[in-house]
Amino acid sequence: MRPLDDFDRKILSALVEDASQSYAQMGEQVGLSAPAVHERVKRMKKDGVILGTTVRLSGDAVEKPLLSFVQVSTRGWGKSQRLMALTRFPEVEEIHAVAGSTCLLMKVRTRDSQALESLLGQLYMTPQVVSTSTFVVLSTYLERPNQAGVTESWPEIVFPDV
Amino acid sequence: MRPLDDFDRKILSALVEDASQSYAQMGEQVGLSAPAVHERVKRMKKDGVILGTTVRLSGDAVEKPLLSFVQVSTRGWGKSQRLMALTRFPEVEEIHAVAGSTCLLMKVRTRDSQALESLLGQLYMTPQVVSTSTFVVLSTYLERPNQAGVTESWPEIVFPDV
DNA sequence: AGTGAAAGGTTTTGGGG
DNA sequence: CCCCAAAACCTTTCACT
Repeated sequence: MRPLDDFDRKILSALVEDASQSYAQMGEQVGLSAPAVHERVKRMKKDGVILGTTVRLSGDAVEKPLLSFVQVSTRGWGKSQRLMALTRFPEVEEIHAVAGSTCLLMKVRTRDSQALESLLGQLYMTPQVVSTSTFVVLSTYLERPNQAGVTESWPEIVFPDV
Repeated sequence: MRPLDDFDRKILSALVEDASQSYAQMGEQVGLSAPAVHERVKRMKKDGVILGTTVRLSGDAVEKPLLSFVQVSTRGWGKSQRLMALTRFPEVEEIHAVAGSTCLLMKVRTRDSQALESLLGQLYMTPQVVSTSTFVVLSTYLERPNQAGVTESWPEIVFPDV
């Protein structure tokens, strides 16, 4: 598997921004012809760099406006079948094992607080779960697709005067 | 703006799963013709239900394998210019204001621990920041596109025996 | 609102540098 | 590995139900 070059990174940035644009458009942005862009995209899909294409939906429009992060303290470690069963709730978007204490961090998006409560209820039904601690999101300032800005490294940030 | 019906939700689920499939394919899945699917998709874009189309990238392949969540305690509240400047770091994927204590929650994806440290350094340079608390992700069990499974509500979960 | 057929554009393939 | 050009496919429009 070949490492990514500058063309690849520019193409990825363009795709993260808007995956519905044509190869010709992207080719113009990065300085390649449409078939050249196509070939690189095909290669990056084969190599597992590009996992797939999806749409971004508005949480409000989809009627799941309540976003929360749930820290879960567990007895033991690892993905038990019971914890992985949570995957089947569409409300659960992410599950990570994190360092800092014996715990999992989950990102969940629910219709309302009742739905969140049900989900927490399900959590406490699994015997490994010792306790949970929930952070309800009041407002989201930034939420962008994974790994946006593949191209840039560390931009100069000029802090405005206080 | 019309509320979503069952066809709409099925179309959204299909698009979240794979936005590169053709209208004809989706039409077959949901029981409509290609132009009918197209018209609904066009309407949902206009109404802001569908925000855009992106690709999902592998964090490893993109050379930012270190995912972390950072809790930030701040003095005061709201989006100051200085905090919003963090948006310009591509490493910062999400910034939320959360209830539970006076704090922000950020999701950041960096190349390595040095890059994470630099970012934390930047945080402490902004005068409103009182303290931070970082959770480094050891492994990700689930991370799916926003609002996956628009169609389903609460599936029956059968817990396997312990 | 949905369908079928046709026009316009994009993806995809192949020959050549 | 890239470009140009042609074939195949998809999106988009339109008349009709």
